[in-house]
Amino acid sequence: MCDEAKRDPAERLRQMTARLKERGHRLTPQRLAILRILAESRGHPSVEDIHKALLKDFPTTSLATVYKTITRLKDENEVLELEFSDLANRYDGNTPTPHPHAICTRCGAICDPDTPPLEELAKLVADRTGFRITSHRLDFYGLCPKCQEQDG
Amino acid sequence: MCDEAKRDPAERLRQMTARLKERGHRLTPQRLAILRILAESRGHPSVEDIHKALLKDFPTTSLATVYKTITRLKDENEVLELEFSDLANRYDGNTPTPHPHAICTRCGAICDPDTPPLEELAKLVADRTGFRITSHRLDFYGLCPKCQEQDG
DNA sequence: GCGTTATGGATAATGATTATCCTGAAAGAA
DNA sequence: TTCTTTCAGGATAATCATTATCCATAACGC
Ligand SMILES: [Mn+2]
Ligand SMILES: [Mn+2]
Ligand SMILES: [Zn+2]
Ligand SMILES: [Zn+2]
Repeated sequence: MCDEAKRDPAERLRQMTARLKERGHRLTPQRLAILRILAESRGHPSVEDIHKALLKDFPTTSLATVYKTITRLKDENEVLELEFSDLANRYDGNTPTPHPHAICTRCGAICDPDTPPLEELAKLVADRTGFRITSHRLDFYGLCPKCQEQDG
Repeated sequence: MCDEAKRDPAERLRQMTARLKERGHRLTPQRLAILRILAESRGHPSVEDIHKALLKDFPTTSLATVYKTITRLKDENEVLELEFSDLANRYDGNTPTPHPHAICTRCGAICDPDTPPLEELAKLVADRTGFRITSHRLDFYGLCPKCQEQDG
């Protein structure tokens, strides 16, 4: 259903740990576990999702620790945040650069469709508005295949 | 700086009032005032913005009334909501169908750049993901012209 | 190992949005 | 106009994801 190509969780984990280390962040067991969860997950987990998965290996981990680590990763541009005002934010640790998403409005599934890049359009908008554009967000909302089935 | 063409606040106000009326909503003075503010504003106001403007004519209006009216307008597809998790949502009452936005990450300015439509891309994503796509959102983030000046 | 200091855990605070409750106004009928 | 019904407004409490705070402790360079 969604783009699963070019995924290499182990390599991505190495990348993230190396970058955090070289920028002076400490590599605690909790932090490593969170990085692993992010590298291995493909569903754009929420902080709560990450926390739940984390409790299996580290039963005493605080939710605050997950929030703090996510903030860290955002600052280092190692995770992409998808903001929502009415439900929990979601995170992509595999591809931290902006890219389009297909989002199910019923079950909350989020996936990464393979699409042509938006750089040209961004340039066009920059020219017409005078903005110095540094980032973007493109979401497509609708029903995922599973939720369509349930409708009959 | 942004697209100001084809704006006709008076006509848009007529549209909105007519549609609310024919769908059985009562046209109270407060509601009409909120519709007027939305039709005339071009900066994508927040609920608080609308409320502040409203207080000039209706000094006793509750913030809850603005929230309720916005919810109503969303249900009737007469306003487009731009969600943010870390700051107040913003609203476009002029063009309630999805369209791209340029958003200043420093001062919060939001404007409507004139861009080619995304229907083709939406269709492409629908084909590749199996989603039944009903809506979308495209934001470009960066610094608006004014905020660029302040940097020197 | 030691000392320094960032980090984890627990919990309180924040703030936009929503829910609740009751009074009063809008709209339609007579 | 008056009456009646139901919807909407005002005030305020509740919600809930996210941040802030505080202190004990673990990480890492030496
Ligand atoms: Mn993604
Ligand atoms: Mn707009
Ligand atoms: Zn779904
Ligand atoms: Zn600006």
